[in-house]
Amino acid sequence: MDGTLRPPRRLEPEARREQIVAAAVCYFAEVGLGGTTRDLAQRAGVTQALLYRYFSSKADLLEAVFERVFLGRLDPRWIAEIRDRRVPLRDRLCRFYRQYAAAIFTYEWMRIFMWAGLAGEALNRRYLGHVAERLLAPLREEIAADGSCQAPDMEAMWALHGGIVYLGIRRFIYQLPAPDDVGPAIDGSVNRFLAGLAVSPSAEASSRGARPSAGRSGRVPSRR
Amino acid sequence: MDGTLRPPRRLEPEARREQIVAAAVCYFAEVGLGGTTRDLAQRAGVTQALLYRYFSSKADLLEAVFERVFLGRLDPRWIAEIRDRRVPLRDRLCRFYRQYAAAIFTYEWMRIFMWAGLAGEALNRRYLGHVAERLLAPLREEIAADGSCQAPDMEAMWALHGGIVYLGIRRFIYQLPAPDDVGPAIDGSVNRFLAGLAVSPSAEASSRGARPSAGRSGRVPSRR
DNA sequence: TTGCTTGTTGATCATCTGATCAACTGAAAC
DNA sequence: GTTTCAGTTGATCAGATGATCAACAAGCAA
Repeated sequence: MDGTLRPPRRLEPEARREQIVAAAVCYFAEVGLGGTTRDLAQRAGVTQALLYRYFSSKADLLEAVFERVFLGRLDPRWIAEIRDRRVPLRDRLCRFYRQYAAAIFTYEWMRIFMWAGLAGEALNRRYLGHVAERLLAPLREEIAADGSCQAPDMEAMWALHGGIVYLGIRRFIYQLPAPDDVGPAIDGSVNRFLAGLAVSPSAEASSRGARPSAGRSGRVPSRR
Repeated sequence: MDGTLRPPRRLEPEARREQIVAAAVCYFAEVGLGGTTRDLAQRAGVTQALLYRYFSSKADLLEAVFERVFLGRLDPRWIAEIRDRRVPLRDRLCRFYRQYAAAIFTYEWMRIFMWAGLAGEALNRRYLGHVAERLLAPLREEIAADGSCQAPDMEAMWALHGGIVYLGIRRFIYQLPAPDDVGPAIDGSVNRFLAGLAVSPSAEASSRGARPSAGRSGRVPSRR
């Protein structure tokens, strides 16, 4: 007799829907939003027709995938912690970016976000607008309020953000070797960023000539 | 009489192939590598069947697109300029990244590179390996050789690189507003980066407590 | 004009893809 | 056991897609 218990053919609608969405997140992350319903069904272990009992169309299914992947990724507590001036600024920055990275540095999030971005989904712009207003702007204000730093402009904040997010892009989009533990790299970026904004920097902080200036900076004299 | 001169129906093979590749670069950048040969043909102003006179398959056509977009984008003179120690380090960095940005911050390059990366093309990994070995590593060596800086590790170089490249990602992938002239933002990133690596940084460079350390950095004490 | 070469086209094929539907089936209710 | 309801399936449709091919036509030589 066969001891292996096969999954029951009939499932609660809740459970079946869950199973399909979970498989869809994984599948579309891998092959892109152009993946076929047939391949997805096979991977989910159901027939293709069944998908249309739970979702009215492929677009509807993708909607559920987006919701699953993006909804609730931005923890509102982060904002409170960013603002908590009892904690040293540096620690707040490092802590926030470690948490942020832990939230979005997954195969599914990174890739679906990028596929959706290329496809022109409005969702991405909404999300990044949110990041700018609710996360980067507060971070910037906190840095500006800290006496030890020159106030960075938003472009500087995006540069810090991009340098960190690029870790996830290297790993999950380009599939290049990247640190397993991104913590040290994040701390390094934050440390360099703050040190780069430090007030009254020593004149010879970098090589001779140009003075270090935060953010907007002057033109670099073209060579010769 | 109709003064408008229509394009001749018959073209030199060279010219026709050129016309198709040019249209293909633009088309696939927009819709992704899954775009159809019919839509492409319509956009190029030729029939779909004609594509197969110039390319044996869609994959073959995509090969030509990749070649067109990626080949020769990395100017070998950059390496010489990076190494030219007669020029101040800061100027070399700014100059290089301005040139690099001018080379790759185009709708076509950015998007095709990202589509190809998501699709798992080996091409991307080759290209970025090249960037790491021929560009970032020399930059790192030059910074290390400059007396005014602590030597950054490769992760720090990737963070600088990512912060700058993310400008192009914001603009061409996510289609968010971004500076038209990326020059100042690049100078700002370079300036902050170098200042962040400056030797013997003042102890209160950033907020109280942790010492600024370049690159690998220590753990951040978790709150409470 | 005639004939040849070759760039170009419309039609067509086999397959794939999103979507639909009648029929089947397992489990709970009676 | 029988009935009933709802989850599931195989078959199928219409349109899209990569690829092919015989036929057409523009330029050139004789």
